[in-house]
Amino acid sequence: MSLRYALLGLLAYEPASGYALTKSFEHHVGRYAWQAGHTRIYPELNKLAADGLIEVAEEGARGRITYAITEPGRAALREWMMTPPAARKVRDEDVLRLFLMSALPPEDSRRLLKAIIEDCAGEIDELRDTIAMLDEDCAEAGERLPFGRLAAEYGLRTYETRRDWALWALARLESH
Amino acid sequence: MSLRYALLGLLAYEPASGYALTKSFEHHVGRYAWQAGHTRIYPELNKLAADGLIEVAEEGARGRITYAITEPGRAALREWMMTPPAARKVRDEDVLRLFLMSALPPEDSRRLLKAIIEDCAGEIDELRDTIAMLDEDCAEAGERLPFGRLAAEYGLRTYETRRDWALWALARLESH
DNA sequence: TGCTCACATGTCGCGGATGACATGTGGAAT
DNA sequence: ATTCCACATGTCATCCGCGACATGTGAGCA
Repeated sequence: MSLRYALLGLLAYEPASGYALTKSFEHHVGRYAWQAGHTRIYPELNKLAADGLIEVAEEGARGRITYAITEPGRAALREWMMTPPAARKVRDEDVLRLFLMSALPPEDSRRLLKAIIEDCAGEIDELRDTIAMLDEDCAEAGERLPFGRLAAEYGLRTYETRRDWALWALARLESH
Repeated sequence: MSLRYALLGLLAYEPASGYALTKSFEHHVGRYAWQAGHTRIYPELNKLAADGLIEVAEEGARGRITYAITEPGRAALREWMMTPPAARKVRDEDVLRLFLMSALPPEDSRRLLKAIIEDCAGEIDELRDTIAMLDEDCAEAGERLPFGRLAAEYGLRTYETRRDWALWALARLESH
């Protein structure tokens, strides 16, 4: 059911086509929060439209269909946002690998931790660039919703934390 | 496919029954890394056994079947651990809510951020207790695999980071 | 003018995930 | 002796997710 709300959330930010939404999932949403491919996105958009939570805002070139969120859609999104379930539910392959780390022989653990540290470094650099650009746009355009900014900051802090954890785990392994 | 390796990883730590594994998913694995219910776990265990990656170690009371990982199982797990895919794939409903935060009116955002901060505080307290107990056991038992310790530390740091981010986001909203 | 490639939306089959339903067992307390 | 509840494993229908396959379009470039 979460994909539904992921789409509503993106459309609450601004109207978009299925193609554009797919790109959003590829570039940010799917990397940090909720992955989805176009084969799920298009059917779900049709269902959302059938349910009246979104509507066709424009039909453009190459069959492009731009959707916009409706008032019932905003209400449904708000309802979902404000009532998180008691039980946490996560599926993150990367974190699973971290969790199972000690199943490996120490030498492999070390190699994997070093790879994680490098990977995080790349991610952090990328996010720092993104944030710099967002902040410039903000200063120039004067008015921009902080959607990307909050999310980017969250991503940045998450990867910094993961890198620091890996450094700590590595040190812990060495002092054995 | 990840459930397969989550199970192998847990069984690499120590032999366990499907029931015990289900509890692990409820209590730690499913909350931080990879969720799964018993309806998926039992069939997957049967498949793993059929593939020779695990084996029945003991059949106990009430139909309990205790499984242990085999050498091919360890090899398959190691193979998977050491070759992470290029593309990150995440599904985390909580993080999705953070991502979509700005879709809400500011007043709702504030309420949600405050709820997140409280929720994180509870999680952090719980994890601190867990870690204290793990460290005591270590000192007392002298010898214990660091599986739970690394994972708990990761969880703790993750929730501290999330709390700090929420505090930052709240301050950012106020200064608007 | 023609070519190419990103744009743009879709179906289909298979396997994974989930909630509802089903069934029986043994330890512990009353 | 009985009752209760956690223990323990399973099926089934339905939906979700993913990779493969399908189809057509317009902008830009040579």
